Amino acid sequence: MDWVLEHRELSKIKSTYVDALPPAINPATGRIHTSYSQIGAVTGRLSSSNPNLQNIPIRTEEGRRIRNGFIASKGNLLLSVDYSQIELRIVAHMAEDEGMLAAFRAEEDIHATTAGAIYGVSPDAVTKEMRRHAKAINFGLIYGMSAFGLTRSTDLTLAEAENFVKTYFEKFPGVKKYLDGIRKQAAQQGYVQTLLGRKRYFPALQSKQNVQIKNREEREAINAPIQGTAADIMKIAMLKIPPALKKAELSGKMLLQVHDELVLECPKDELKETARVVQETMANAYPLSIPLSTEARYGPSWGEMKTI
DNA sequence: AACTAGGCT
DNA sequence: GTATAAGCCTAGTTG
Repeated sequence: MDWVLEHRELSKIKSTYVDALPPAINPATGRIHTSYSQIGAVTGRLSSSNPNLQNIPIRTEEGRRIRNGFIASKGNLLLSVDYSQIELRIVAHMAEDEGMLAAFRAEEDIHATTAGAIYGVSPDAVTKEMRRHAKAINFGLIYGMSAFGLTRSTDLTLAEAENFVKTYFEKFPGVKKYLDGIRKQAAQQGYVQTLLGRKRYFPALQSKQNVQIKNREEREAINAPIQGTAADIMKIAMLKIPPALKKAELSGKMLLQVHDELVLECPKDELKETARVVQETMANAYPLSIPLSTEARYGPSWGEMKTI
């Protein structure tokens, strides 16, 4: 790696995590206690501060080592359960797109299925590159991305990206209709809603504002119901988990929430049952027309977790 | 205080 | 003609 970039990566890790986290340990509990804000994000997500424990590194090898410092207390294990593709599942549900719903019902690899549809090939003929492109469009979809935006995150030319987006919407017409409906609703009503009814307002869309601001608000209006519904569902799950654990006579405790992931601590001999209860509660927190699948991992620390 | 860079979902 | 991917928090620099 270029030494400037390497220096940036390491200095970020040192200043934000290595230097800052140890002094954040509360001497009375021996733990770091973050603050969660319920009004920290306009979409309904939680935010975390002092310190932020929702941005602990994982992407690079050096960064991941920070996670090894988050360890279970004696006799316990950390259990991490996250929703699989929750935002795309929410899109499939709200858009009622048959193709997307079928893919999730069959628990297919959604990016591979999308690639197969766009490139018109069978699932086993999907190449890495095809899947990478499909992943980029699925990801961009959630953020209201344009064809030009797709060229920023892929090696596609603008003409290829435009063609790609066009084909995508032909193959997933429900998604196209859904997005157009959201744009229309945001412009006419001045707000959009999550599945559970929480609103986010977009004043610029109803006034004469410059195109940049309107375009930005349009993207935000597309993202808000998706990200916001995921946040709603996670919050419901978080309310249900403590009583569910209690009813099952389990002593596990929720420690952290990282948007689509919950980290718990539980006795070693309760791991399997705790995972079962947590996964079940998360999956059924707010049933959609397709299952909400979860993945569970466990380990002695947040940095070294194995699939159950 | 404003800005940039960079960590996460 | 122009800009173009959502939501956060923290550290370091600049003025």
